[in-house]
Amino acid sequence: MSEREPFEAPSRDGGGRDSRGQRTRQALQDAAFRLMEGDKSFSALSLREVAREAGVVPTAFYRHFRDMKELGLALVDETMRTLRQAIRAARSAGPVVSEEQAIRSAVETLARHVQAHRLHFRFIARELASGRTAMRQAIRHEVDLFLRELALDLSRMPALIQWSTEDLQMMASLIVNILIDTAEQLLDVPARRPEAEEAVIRMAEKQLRLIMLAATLWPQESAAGLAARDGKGQ
Amino acid sequence: MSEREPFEAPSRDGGGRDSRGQRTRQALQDAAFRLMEGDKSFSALSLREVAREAGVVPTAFYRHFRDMKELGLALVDETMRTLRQAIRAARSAGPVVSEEQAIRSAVETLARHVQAHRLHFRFIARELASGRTAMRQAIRHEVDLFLRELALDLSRMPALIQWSTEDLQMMASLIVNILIDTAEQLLDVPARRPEAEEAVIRMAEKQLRLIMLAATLWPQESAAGLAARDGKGQ
DNA sequence: TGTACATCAGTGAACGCGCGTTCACTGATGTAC
DNA sequence: TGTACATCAGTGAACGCGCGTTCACTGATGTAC
Repeated sequence: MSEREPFEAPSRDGGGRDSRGQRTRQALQDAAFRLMEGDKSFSALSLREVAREAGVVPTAFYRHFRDMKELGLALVDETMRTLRQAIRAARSAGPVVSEEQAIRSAVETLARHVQAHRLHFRFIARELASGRTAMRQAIRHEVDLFLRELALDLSRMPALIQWSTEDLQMMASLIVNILIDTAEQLLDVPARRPEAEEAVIRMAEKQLRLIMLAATLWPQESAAGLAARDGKGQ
Repeated sequence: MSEREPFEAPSRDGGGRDSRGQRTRQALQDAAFRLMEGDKSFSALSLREVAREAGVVPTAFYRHFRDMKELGLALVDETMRTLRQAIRAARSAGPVVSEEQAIRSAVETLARHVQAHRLHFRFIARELASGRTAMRQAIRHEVDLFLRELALDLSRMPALIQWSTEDLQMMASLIVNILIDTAEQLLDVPARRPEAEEAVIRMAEKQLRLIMLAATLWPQESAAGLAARDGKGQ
């Protein structure tokens, strides 16, 4: 027992200038992330387990969270901050001189963030599919926000400038799917296998290239297709 | 070890002609699925809970499964049978007279199977992202098999007949992603909202149409792109 | 700078509960003759 | 068809354990003067 750890600044910047309360609160959140490194999902964690890992007595937990559900929402909050940073970084990664460069820098940025915050991303990926409703909705909401931003970005591209809202959403959700799936695959890559990681990245880029290519043709098809919808085929 | 199961279809048709043992075994599996209808994931289920729901004393559980892990694998087995049926149905849904029809019947078949086996599909979706390693690998394996079959199907299409293996895999995984994501969205659609379901289906069809459209252009790009890879852009 | 005091964060004992697992048992099912 | 017996499936009591939560407590931190 008694791990305890005196504990220098538990993740932020400078020295130990967070109050004791803030430090313990963060220690509990960090402990939860650490405990989820293996197979365990959040719902499999116990309050006592988290407190123990944080080096604190179970009852101290209640000074910071009403119950595990509230801790869960705090974890969602924290990871969402990470996710927003990643998204902001991906959207503004230097001037976009070509579509090809945009694709590469987006995927590269994603990969970098996933590696730097593995535990956060793994948490999101798991809870998105299987978490309690409150958590899942919080994550879904964030993804939806991103989807809308992306649709807006797309609507400004020369090739897509005349697209319908529905088509833009369709395109955006296709892209987001690829990014989410890529993130999940990156999380599954065994720690020291850079060539496997490269393969995942290469495939993601290819997929994005393929659908951007399709985008240049789509409007005509969409316009002409309205009449010929049922008859035509390939 | 032991495997057991001589196994005449344990739930299929007729009356009570399964042996008592087979019936209880199936009752335990059914109980587990039922308990996962809400927010709960498999790892949150307790042995006693499952036995209780199945109308049996906790110790009877051990007559059929060594522990919960073994029950989990049995559930994977059962759902995989469902999944394979769905896939087989989707691949051979009548003669494919046009690409457009192929897309529609694939999506429609998927939707029908998801609705008919909600609990099975929800189980797969959750455990794929967050289950114990053994379960996740079993599911991943099945998805990989499907991926390979699909890549083979694609390689026979006139437009794709000259594609490289890597490109075919890329295309297949893009399609499988869309299907998985569509299945997940269908599971999230509130029970009595046919118009929301319609919207999900329409978007899936659009996405598939978009990438099939891209496929008709890709080879040229791919061949020409080898030389111009870094310079060109859009 | 020093003291008095209020607030805040962490402690440790205790509780009742559902859990997984063991065991010896009983009654039902199926088989041999 | 009837009886004897082996096997198999379900029972019920018991165990020790980790859990979430309560409570009165203590010591550390921050503030007023």
